[in-house]
Amino acid sequence: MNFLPREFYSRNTVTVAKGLLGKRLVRKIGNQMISGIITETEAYGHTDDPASHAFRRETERNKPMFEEVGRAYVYFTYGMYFCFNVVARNPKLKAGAVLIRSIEPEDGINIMKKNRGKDDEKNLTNGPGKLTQAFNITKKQCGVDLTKDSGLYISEGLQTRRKIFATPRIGIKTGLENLWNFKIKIS
DNA sequence: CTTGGGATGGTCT
DNA sequence: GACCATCCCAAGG
Repeated sequence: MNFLPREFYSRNTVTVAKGLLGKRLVRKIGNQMISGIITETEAYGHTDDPASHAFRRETERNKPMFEEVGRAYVYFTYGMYFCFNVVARNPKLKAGAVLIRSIEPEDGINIMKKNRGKDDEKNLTNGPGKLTQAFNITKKQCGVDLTKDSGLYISEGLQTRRKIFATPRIGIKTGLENLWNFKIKIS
């Protein structure tokens, strides 16, 4: 298993966003298992980050960003999709989370296709709304503890280190000066 | 390959 | 009533 421990998430959100690249996201439903390697993440802060849900104040939706690190923050967006985040922040701060934007599929590819209702392997998990579909992650998983087997967890992944590419985050209009989108290439 | 518009509904003002 | 941390498909080069 090799779950990433709570302390992993108790660091600067940007550090955790980079650290999650190459780690493994695992989903277990009954006797079915889905997994993949995280290849793209984004960091979202608090009052320092106008692009963050937590920028203005704590609300019903963004509440998980203020709660225990190492848990899931799942929100519904664009009327159709869910986005999966991992709560992470330096203990001195009040809110923060890492959006998982892209994954390289490993196990359960056929289940992912079924969950997505599409066969195209190149488009199973290469976007935040796609990977939640493929992994069957919904609002029900919001608040789930990712440091143990709660049906959804994160474990160690790649052993070799990759070059990290940093760019502005996708789909936002403010905070573009922060290069908080991180990617690795995997082959 | 790139561009543009539609789907769709919760959240916040 | 506007705004989305999106995706898909069709049309145009």
